[in-house]
Amino acid sequence: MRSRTAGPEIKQRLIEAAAQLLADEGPAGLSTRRLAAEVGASTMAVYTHFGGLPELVRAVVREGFSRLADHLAAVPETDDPLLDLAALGKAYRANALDNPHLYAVMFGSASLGGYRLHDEELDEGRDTYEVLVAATQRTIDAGIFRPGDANAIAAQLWSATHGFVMLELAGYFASEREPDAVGDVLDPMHAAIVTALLA
Amino acid sequence: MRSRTAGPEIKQRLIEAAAQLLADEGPAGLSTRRLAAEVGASTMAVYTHFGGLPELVRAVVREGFSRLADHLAAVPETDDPLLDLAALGKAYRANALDNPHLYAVMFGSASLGGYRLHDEELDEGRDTYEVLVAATQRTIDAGIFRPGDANAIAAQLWSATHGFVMLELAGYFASEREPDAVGDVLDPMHAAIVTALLA
DNA sequence: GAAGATGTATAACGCCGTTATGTCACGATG
DNA sequence: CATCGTGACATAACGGCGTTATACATCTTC
Repeated sequence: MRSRTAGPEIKQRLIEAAAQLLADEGPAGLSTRRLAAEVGASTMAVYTHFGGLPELVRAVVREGFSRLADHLAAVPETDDPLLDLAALGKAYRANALDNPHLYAVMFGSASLGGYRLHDEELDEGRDTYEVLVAATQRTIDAGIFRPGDANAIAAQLWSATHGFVMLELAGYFASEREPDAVGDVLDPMHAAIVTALLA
Repeated sequence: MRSRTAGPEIKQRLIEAAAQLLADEGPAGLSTRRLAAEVGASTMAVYTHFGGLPELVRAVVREGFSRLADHLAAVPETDDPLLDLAALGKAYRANALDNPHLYAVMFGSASLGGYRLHDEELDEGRDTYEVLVAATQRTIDAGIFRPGDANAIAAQLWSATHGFVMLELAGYFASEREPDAVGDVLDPMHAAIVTALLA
């Protein structure tokens, strides 16, 4: 067992190299030949281990959701669920800003290598956002939010934050006309949605 | 002047063919060779008239923003600015749902043919959203919203609606757990933001 | 009519994803 | 221990891509 042991690890190395390539050079830099050179193998590695480039990208997306879930799970749970919700939003934005290309692929705005979102990834995304649903439920249980569908409420918060981050990444808030997008747009928007839900 | 007269019109025909191809087959279906076959010319047409595929895509994006601006401008201006704002949101969503691929290219950091958003397109997008700013300003002037920065308020509404539409297009609200995404998510979210701004 | 400019088609270059083919190391089987 | 089958591997090829070089046809201008 010499190069045999490399078997299990080369799959992960391909995923990591793809994520790195995506982060460094964007979607255009990701190719089977480039990946093969990066991990010191032939392009066949992509096909034996994944079946094709789209499947590899799918694995990268799942890795991205996993990373996002870790970021959100790392947000400490305090005795003020409202502050926790705000912290989750900040963590969500920070993660997106740290991995802009991956974020774009995860949410389908980039069509990388014929890749399209599958139910599997959608479930993964939904699972990730269960953290947000849980925090919302806690806020309801604490009597801060009036009783309601935590799922729908979380979807509101997710939509608003997601939309802001997407526009921010696209560059729409980079103008000199918007010196403080977070303070003037994101925070008030979040506060408005939260306020409307108070008991 | 026989095929010469086709000169001025072939540029527009290329843009329209590209938009159609994008709508029909998605980003993967857009190629210089495919376009050339579609309009009955060689691939060189793309280069003589645009300089390359990215520039052609940019023209398509500008067309998309123009189409969006038309949709928004078509929303009638009533004596209730609040209803107008809601109608603008509906028009925005309807336009995105009608042209999902184009919408993704317009707002995504999508990697279509190496295309990246330029300041020019950002300005075009900002111009389009001036319609939303104007409606917001009218609401303030009518004494319905308390005085404030119409730009920042419009950005909130835009972010929220945009985020919802993006997640909807990605398929996150297609689950059986979300039977009425618009009624449970979009409308309450919009109402919350609006309510927080009332005088 | 000659000269330059402009749009075009053809063909080629270097990429790309993917696949067919042959090879070689390994685990299982006798 | 010998054999076989399996699976990962490298190589090479195929078709398609964006792009560019080149040559040709046409229009404009003098």
